[in-house]
Amino acid sequence: MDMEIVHGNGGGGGLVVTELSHIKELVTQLQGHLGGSPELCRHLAAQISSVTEHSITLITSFHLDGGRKRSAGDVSPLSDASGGAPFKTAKKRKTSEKKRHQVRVSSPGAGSGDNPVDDGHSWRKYGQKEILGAKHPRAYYRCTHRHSQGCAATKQVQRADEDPTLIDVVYLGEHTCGQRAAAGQAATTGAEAPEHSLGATVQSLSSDLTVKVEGLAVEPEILQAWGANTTPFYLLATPPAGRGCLAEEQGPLSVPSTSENRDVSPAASDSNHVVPFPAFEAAGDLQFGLEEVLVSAFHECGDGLDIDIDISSFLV
DNA sequence: TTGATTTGACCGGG
DNA sequence: CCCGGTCAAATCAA
Repeated sequence: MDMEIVHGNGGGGGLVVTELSHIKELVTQLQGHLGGSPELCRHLAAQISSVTEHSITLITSFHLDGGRKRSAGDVSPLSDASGGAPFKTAKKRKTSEKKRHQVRVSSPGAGSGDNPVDDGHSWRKYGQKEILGAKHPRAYYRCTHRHSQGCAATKQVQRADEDPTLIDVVYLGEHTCGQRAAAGQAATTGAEAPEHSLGATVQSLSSDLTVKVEGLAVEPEILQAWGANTTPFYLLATPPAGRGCLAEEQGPLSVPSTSENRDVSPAASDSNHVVPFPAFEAAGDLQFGLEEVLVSAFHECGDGLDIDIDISSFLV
């Protein structure tokens, strides 16, 4: 289980390297447009700023986190990916450096045929295939901003065999386009986002009442503690003014540590914990930049709602 | 006309 | 060779 902690392009460090590469690419783009559209330049600059800020957050979190909960043998987070020598800890998946995140949602059913789930990002369909033993074809989407911003995010959508009203969505890679820039801005009020906070964009997937946590990089005993009597996680949401069902004065919201919230059942699976979340009746999908921490929060507030999430309890 | 979708071709890994 | 993922030309839609 713990190998999940440092698999693949490892922790915050590898991600930061990835983001830095992205920043470099953006700068190159910006240079190419210096004489051109000021609008585009502004956009690129904003994006560079956003990604940079995110990287800083990652580094901060990683260091706060790293002193305690990281497994040994962790290389300096900032040098791991560049230095060659990858973790041998990673047992499987040498291919596909991309992060994979699968979600099953119930189809909107009403109206608009099989219009794929609106998850707050703009996707462009680029293919569809019949899959071997599957009853329904698989559709392939990439981020609309692939060419304009080099965003490599991708997703696959396929109806479940058993129940065609269910749709499996597999997200691959991360969005590097400027879609979550608004989160930081929205939280401008007063103190910046809490120390252990990461921005994310809510993706409206269904009106499920659950928050899903996958691939947590915590020691088993921590999970035990969560299951026992601690709040599984602490979620601070600061929605932009005038958006969504969370009134501004309500934010930040947190998960009340009521009994229902402790229904974590660590035994369910080692990488997939579904927690009832009465405070948030909503659908959405939140992906943390930290590779090993991936949270899906379902939220019915609306599409593309940007929020900040306090993950301090993750970092214990 | 531009931008998205459709759909068969193409291609690489197993 | 087969399968799954992507490309790209044709087509559709705003």
